[in-house]
Amino acid sequence: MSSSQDTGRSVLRSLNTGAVLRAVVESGPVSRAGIARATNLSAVTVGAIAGELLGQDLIVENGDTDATAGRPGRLLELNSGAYGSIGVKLSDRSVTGVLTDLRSKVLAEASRPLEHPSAEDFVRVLRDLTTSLTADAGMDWDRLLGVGIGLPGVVDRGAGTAVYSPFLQWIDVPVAELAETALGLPVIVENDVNTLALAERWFGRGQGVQDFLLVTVGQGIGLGVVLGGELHGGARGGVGELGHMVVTDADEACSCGSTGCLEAVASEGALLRQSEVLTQRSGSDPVLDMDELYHRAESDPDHADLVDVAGERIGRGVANLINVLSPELVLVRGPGRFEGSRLAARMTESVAHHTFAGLAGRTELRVEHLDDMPWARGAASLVLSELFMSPATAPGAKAMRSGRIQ
Amino acid sequence: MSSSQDTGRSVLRSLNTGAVLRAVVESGPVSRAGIARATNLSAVTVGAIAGELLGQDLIVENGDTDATAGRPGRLLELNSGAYGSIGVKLSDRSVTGVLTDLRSKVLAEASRPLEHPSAEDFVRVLRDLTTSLTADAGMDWDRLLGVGIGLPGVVDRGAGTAVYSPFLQWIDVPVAELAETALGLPVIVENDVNTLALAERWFGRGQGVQDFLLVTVGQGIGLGVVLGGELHGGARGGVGELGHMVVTDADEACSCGSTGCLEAVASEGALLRQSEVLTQRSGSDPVLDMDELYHRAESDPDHADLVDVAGERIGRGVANLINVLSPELVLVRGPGRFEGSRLAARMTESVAHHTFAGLAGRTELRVEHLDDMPWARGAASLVLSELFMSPATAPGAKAMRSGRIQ
DNA sequence: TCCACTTTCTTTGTAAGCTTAACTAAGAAA
DNA sequence: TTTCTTAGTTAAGCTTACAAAGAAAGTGGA
Repeated sequence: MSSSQDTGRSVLRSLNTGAVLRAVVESGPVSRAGIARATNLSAVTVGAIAGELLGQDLIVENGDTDATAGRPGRLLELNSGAYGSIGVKLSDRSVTGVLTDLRSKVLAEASRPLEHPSAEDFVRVLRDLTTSLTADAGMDWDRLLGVGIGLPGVVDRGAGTAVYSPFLQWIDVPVAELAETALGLPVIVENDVNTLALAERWFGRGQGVQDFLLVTVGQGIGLGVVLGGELHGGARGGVGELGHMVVTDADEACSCGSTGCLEAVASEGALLRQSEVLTQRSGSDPVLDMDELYHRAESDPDHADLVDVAGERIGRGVANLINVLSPELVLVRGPGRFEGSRLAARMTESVAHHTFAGLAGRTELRVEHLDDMPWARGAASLVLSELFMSPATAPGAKAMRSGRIQ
Repeated sequence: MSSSQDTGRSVLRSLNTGAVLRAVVESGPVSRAGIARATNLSAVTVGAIAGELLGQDLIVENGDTDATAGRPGRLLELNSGAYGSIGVKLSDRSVTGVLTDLRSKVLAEASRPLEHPSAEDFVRVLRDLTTSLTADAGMDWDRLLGVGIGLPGVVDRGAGTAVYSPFLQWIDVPVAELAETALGLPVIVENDVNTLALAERWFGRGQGVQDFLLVTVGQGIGLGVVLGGELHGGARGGVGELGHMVVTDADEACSCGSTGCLEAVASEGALLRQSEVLTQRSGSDPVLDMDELYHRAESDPDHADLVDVAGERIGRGVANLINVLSPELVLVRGPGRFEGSRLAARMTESVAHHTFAGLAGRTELRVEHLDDMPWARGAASLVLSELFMSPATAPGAKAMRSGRIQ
């Protein structure tokens, strides 16, 4: 793991090393011969690369294949505990961090309040959080591969900047640079929903799926797009504003300046506002949160309507995405109260109704639970993803992207 | 151009050959030294690859750089005329074909009626069309790189099949296989809008643009998606059903079985139907085509409304795409009557209104003219695109995709 | 017990491809 | 004519991959 900067090392080897590493990660414990079959590389090459990876402590030998005939193969598997990755989720009031192993298993977690969401404050808190996590997990500092940071808003991952984050009120903040100088570790910044999508791609429902979408439903409505196995970032990283898709003629003003956005007509905030109008008109008790709103919908037809309309609209948005991108899988994740709710049910119906017939049955829709921790865990997987995609450049240095193949 | 199948030849060389070829195509006439700078390859490698390409007749030397100092470089450029590509656009009543050179310049064009859109009939017509085009252009048959076929509907490019084409009433037809055996040439099948998008990417507005969308407005509403410089095909090729996006509460039934689709509320057909209701109600003369409808909208406020609403809705659809994918460029192409029409103007306004503020100014919107010929020309560029992306495998054989890097 | 058989992994030799360094080529300017 | 600068080529060395052959390590039958 020492000499990661040998520029002479060919990109070809790097690609093949990546392929071997991915085979180990994805095909569990596997023999060298098995890797050779999976990657189409020669046994010799696999042997050599496996030797390097063993030397780097990234993989370990662990037991043999039970051979029916012939010499049993020595099983190789990821040495999960050898290195760690730190993931940080930034919201407007707090910073949540985790330290994970190479398999994205959480080894330590912690949270800190963020009084003023200024970049300086954040970096200070980040430094504290990172040292604390490393101590908690009992991990050597130089075994850290890097830090992934997920934050809401438009993020330019290549430049490492927060381009525009309304929640944090950040505009063009060079987050990665600030954090790198403060920590002395490689830092990757990404939109928070994207980090979640990446975690799904490597360790969740998206494993082995080429094209999938992750939709997060909650305070806002977010979207992560994985196409061809890779996260789509878009021009300067501004992807996934599903909350500002328009699927109705209702022209409620949205905070973004447009009208009729999903976020303005079907987000949790929008539902609570709509409920307030209803309860004021009827003189009934006000509804304070979503749990209560779902409960009210069971008895009050007006509230039921309200939820139905919102579900139909969110479903339209999801169906629109399916019609346009035709992914294999759409994963809708929301807080506990969302899964199994009337809102989710209506949404599912609406998706089925509005999906183009020619594409029917081609896309799977899953509605699942979303805790808080995966956000930070997703950010940690940013670093792991870089490792698995281009191990030659990791750890220790920024990804070299010369474009040249040598 | 003879020995294209040496399996021993490393993929590495193939990648670099592609890079050199692309540099020649994209940077016009350029010296070896210029290519080396552009690709980051060494001068030696560029020299060797250039030698191979010269031997294959793919590029030629043509003049020198005007050197201010030092030895002038010998300019290399694509030998456009050396090889040809055939492109075919299939609609329900006719087959249009072109033969282009390597720069996508049309050398010959022809059209044939298609009485019964059966696969057998099509192959027969295709054979006739191909020989006729080749004769017209005075090109040697063995200088043909291949045939690209664009057809409406869901196409599985990898399998070479038309999965589902409502227009043609084709389901799971192995078009590529049928055509390959009939012609003895490599055949690539793709959705027609996608072929158009590919032509833009290589020879049109999309040159040098990483992420862009092509929206075609006409009888239907189509979409081609280019992300990261590559056409996005989606799961089994079903991408781009923008016509079936829902952006309104109007629940007009659509031919696809859903309700409220763009195609049902804002396509040319939908507008004419809506106009019919108006004229019948008011007893005025019926509107027969779009030209007349635009004209009527200038004097009749009801018709103006109708166009305005449709424009607003199409604009919503386009803005939705921008919010979700954040491309650098959205190219909207329609028939002559569309560009500069009231419909286009309203659409543009609507896009601006509904685009998420955080993404503003990041996406360029262009509305331009769309003839008939580009469809077939786009299909021809399918073949050229394969050449530029992986020249080692072309011409003569199906793309080898072992996944192994050697 | 021993020997054939199968499968895994390593060693050895060879070919391909890229890079650097040195060299030749070719024009402009002093 | 000499010097400078840029273009392109040749030579040498390094990395990497493959193929072939050997060594290792089991099973199973005679």
